[in-house]
Amino acid sequence: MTTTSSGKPLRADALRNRAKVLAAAEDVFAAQGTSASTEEVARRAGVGIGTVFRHFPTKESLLEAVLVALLERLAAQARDLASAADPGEAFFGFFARVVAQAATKQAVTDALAEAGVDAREATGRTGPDVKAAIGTLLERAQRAGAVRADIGPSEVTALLAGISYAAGRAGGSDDVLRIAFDGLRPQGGTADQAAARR
Amino acid sequence: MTTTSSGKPLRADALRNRAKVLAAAEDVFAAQGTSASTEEVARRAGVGIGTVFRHFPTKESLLEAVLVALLERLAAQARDLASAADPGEAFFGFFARVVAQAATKQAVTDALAEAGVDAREATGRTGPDVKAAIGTLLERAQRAGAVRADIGPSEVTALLAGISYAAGRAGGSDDVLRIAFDGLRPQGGTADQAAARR
DNA sequence: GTACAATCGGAGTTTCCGCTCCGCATCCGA
DNA sequence: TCGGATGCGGAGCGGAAACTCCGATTGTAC
Repeated sequence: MTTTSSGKPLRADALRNRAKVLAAAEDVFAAQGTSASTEEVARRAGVGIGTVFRHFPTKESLLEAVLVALLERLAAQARDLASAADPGEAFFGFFARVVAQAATKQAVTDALAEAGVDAREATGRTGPDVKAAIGTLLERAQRAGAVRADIGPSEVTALLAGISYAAGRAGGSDDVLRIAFDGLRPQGGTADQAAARR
Repeated sequence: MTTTSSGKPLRADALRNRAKVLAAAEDVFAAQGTSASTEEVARRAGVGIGTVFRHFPTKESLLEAVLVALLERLAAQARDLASAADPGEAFFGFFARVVAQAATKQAVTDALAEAGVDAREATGRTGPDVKAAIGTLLERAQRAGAVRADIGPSEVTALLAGISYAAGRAGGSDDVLRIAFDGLRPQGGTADQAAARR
C-alpha cells in the first residue's frame, strides 16, 4: 500500500496526501452519501482536485478504496473476536457493533452490500476476507450452540446488510436487532414443525 | 387525483398523459433505479419532456408520486388480507410477497424506507396507511399466537425494509427470510434468552 | 364550425460534476 | 547546493441531466 500501481515508490508528501484524501473521503461519504462530489473531498482534505484524481484516477476507484478500508477494518474486528471467551457473545456483539456503526455511517451498509455481491475488483479481494472472518466467528458460535446450525456466512452477511440498512433509516434499531438475534438462535424445530406444535 | 393542485378540472388528454407518465415512471425507476433520467421516463411514456414537467414540476415530485402509488397498492394488499382465514399465514404471506417484489423492484425498498421515516409531504399521508394496514395484519397474527407479542408495526415495517434491501442485493433471499420469520415468531424462551431478557 | 384556452413537444438554458492538462512547487539523490 | 524528476493545484473542458419557454397542436364550449 506504499507504492503506486506501477510499482514505483511514492514520494513522502504524496503518501501523506493519499492518506489525507482517503480519510477525508471516508468522512464526506459517510456524512453526505456516496453521491458527494469529488471537489468536496478535495476541499475537506485540503488538497487540489488534481491530487485526488492522481491518486484515485476515477471517483469509482476512490469509493472502492474507502469501502475496502471499511471492510478491512470490519474483518480485523471480526478476527480479534475470534478468540474471545464466549463465542456466542463474540458473534452477537460483532453483529450489534456493525449495525450500530451503520446507523450513522451509510457507507458501511453499502460496503456490506458490496461484499455480498462483489463483482468489483478490489472488493472482490477483501470481500471474501470479511466473509471468512465472519465465517469463523459464526462457526464457533454455532459449535457452542448459540447460533442455529443451518446457515452460512453468506446468509449472515446478507442479514447484516439488511439490518444495517433498516437501522440507518428507522429509529428503533434495538427492537429490529432483537428480532434478528432471535431468528439467528437455534430454533426448536423447522418452521412447519414449530407451527404445528402450537 | 383528477384535478391539478389549483383545483381546475383537467382536460381528458392531459389526464391520460398524466397516467401514462406515472406508469412509465414506475417501470423505469423499477428497472434502472431512482437515478434514471426524466427524459427516459418521457420517452417510455411516449410524451415530451415538457409534459412530464408540467404534471410533476420536479423530479422529486414524480418520484414521490410513484412511491405513493406503490405504498397505496401495498396498503390495499394488506387490507385485503386482513380478513383471511389464517391470520399467521396472511401476515407471513404478505411479508414474503413484499420481499419478493423488492428483489426485482428496488423502488419498493425505497418506498418502505420512506414510509418508515417519512418526513416527506405526500408519503407522510400514505405512509401511516401502510403502517396501519400492517398493524391490523400484525395484531391478528399476534392474537392467533403466530407472531410474538412484544413488537409493533414500526418494527415490522423497519424489518420489512431491511430484509427487502438484503433480498434485492444478495441472492439467497429465502434463507434470510427464514431467519426473519423465526425471529418474528413467539419465542419459546431458551435458557440464554431468558437470562438475557431479565 | 369556430374560437379560445389548455396542453403538448422538444430545442435551448443552466447547473453540476467527473476528469484533463500543464505551468509551478516540492522533494531528494548526488 | 543544485538539477532533474515527481507531485501539486485549479482553471477549464465535455457531457449529462433537470428544468424553461414558446410556437404548434388539440380539446371543448358555444
